[in-house]
Amino acid sequence: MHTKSNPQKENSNNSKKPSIIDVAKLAGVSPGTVSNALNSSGYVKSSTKEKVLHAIKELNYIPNRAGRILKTNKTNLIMLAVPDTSNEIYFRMIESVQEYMKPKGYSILLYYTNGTLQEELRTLFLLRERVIDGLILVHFSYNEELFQAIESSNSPVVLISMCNHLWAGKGNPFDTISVDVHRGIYESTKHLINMGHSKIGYLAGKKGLTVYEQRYNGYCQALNDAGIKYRNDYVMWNDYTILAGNNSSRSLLLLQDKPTAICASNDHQALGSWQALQDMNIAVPSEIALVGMDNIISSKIIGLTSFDMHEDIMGNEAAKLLYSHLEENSNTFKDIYLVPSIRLRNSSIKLK
Amino acid sequence: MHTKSNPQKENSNNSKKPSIIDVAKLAGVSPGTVSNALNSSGYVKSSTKEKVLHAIKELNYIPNRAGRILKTNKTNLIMLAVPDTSNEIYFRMIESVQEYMKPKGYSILLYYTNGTLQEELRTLFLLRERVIDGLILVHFSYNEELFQAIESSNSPVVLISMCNHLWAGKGNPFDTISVDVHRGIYESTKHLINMGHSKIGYLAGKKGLTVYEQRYNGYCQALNDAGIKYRNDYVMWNDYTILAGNNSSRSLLLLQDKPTAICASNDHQALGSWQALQDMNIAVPSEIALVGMDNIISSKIIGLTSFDMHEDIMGNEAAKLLYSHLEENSNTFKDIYLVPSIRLRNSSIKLK
DNA sequence: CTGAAAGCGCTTACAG
DNA sequence: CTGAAAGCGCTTACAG
Repeated sequence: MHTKSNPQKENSNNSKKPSIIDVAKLAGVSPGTVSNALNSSGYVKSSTKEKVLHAIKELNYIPNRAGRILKTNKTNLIMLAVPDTSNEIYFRMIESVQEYMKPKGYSILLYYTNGTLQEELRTLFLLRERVIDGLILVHFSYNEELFQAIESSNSPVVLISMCNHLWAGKGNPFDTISVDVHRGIYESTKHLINMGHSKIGYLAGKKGLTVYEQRYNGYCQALNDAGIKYRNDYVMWNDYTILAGNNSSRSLLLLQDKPTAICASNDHQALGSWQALQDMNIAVPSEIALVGMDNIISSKIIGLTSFDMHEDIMGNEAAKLLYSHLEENSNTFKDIYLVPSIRLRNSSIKLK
Repeated sequence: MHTKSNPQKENSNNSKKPSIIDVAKLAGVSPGTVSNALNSSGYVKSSTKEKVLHAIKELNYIPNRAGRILKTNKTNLIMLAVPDTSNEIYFRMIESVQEYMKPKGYSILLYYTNGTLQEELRTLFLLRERVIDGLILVHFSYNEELFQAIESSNSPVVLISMCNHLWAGKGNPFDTISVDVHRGIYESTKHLINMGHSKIGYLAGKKGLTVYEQRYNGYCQALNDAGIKYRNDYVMWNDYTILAGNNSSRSLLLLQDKPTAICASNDHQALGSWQALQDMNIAVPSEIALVGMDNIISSKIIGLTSFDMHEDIMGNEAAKLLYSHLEENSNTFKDIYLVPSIRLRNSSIKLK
């Protein structure tokens, strides 16, 4: 480690940054004209503009955005708030929001809510402080307080749920985007049934989270529709992590009458399951079939059947909706539903 | 999809947000006193503070941050700019920066540079526009223009390189953090040599990027130090993606005199390689040993030997350094070097 | 086509 | 302990 101090830097703080006034003086025009020249607003004679541009270059002037924001009440910043940082799915969402908004001149403020109501409310506070012009919130909470905070924010909000949206279709003053996870897990379970399985273990995720409760219902319904009896010992509520998936799978595989297939409510659990199966030398899919949900990179690598949640579309649609309120003064609010799409891979397909 | 409009929302825009003046009037005090009460600055009698707090609650007042920023010249925003979005390593960096800065009252503005000079320069522009107070830039470019832009930004910058830093130790007016990838790949190659391999294929990544050139040199040096002859047909320059790793590996495996081990300059390439080996039914590590670099989740899952780049430490140190300039007026600049740590797994360990 | 002036919403010495 | 006033750096009608 190398340490040094730099006297030059200290001194250079003395020379204050030039303001629009300095530019105006040097160019021999008024600050208003400098502003117009910079923003191509109003009329500016091209020779005047030249002079201004020269002065700007000379002073190495860059406008201070705070001045503009105060006057225009526009920050050109939007916030994308996601529950956590350990899930690829959010990164692809971030990417597509970024892709849409950047060319429109917006920057993205990123925020992690940890999935807590308190932090979710905090994002709405930042909105009201006018740190940002709009908010895309991937939320876990369904809480009256959150609802109120959104309503009273009086600014564009897009609410994204990684589940079936409980607040959709109720005429809310905000947009919602959601994904039909109930159907996703229903399809997932049904796929295993179609492959001839009737003993299907289920890695349910974390109890109490809407996101996982809905998925669980999909599993139950698929069994029910196929006339397969629900078995309590096949359902593992634990956590949505790789480790939890690993542990829960080991428990399932130690059962006297063990399942022939495992349906996981997300890919991380499925990956943990896959690891456990490798460790125990159990062949996939011939001995145990395996299906996940989220379609993350690791799943592609190991050939795990999974479900594309269309998080890229979610991000893109969210950005579009937000933009429509930001710039096009739309006061129409939409509820967008997406359906997960199965990505068939070797982990679940019966070998002939 | 459900569409609706909400007349209430339209109207509510009429009632402008309350300003500090409105609060002052209602509380019967001056705006300055409201400000002091809010920020616990100066002296405010507790009964006065009470009155102010009441008025704030009544009006549902939240201060507009632009006013404060303009006056204080402080945004409490920092930017973290990373090259791309498809690499987990940056997410863990984001996370640790977030973890450090959030409790200090800073928010993180995220930016993707795409690894281009143009976008890297853009981040410095935002710094000079005073959209942010400081910048952590994970850069690819080593360019005089970039260097100048940092120097003239006159604001705290921490430069992170995912390679051996070319600008470290030169008394620059900014901090640098870098990782000794040369040594990393040297160790990686040497590890394979120690395992008895002398025919070692190399997935080199993208030609022309400093990040990969340095790694390549590490490979060459390890061979050289062990007295193993360098073979041009064992070195695959391609891209740093999974797909590229897959394709290049297939080429290597089609060679007449094919390698017994593959060293990849990053994990994505190694994953592609692993896939190819699976497809071709080649056993790992007994037929081909495999080592990657980055230690991403997928590598842990499939048991790929890799290198921890300490990106969490990088993020944490970067945040600390930035903070020291932001709040503690440090004018000492540091260069921090990290060394990748090997994570031994089954893919490279000789079975007995 | 250009300039003078007001004002966006805060904070901060300063006087009392 | 509190208020009046200046000012941060812009933009925006408005007058000419």
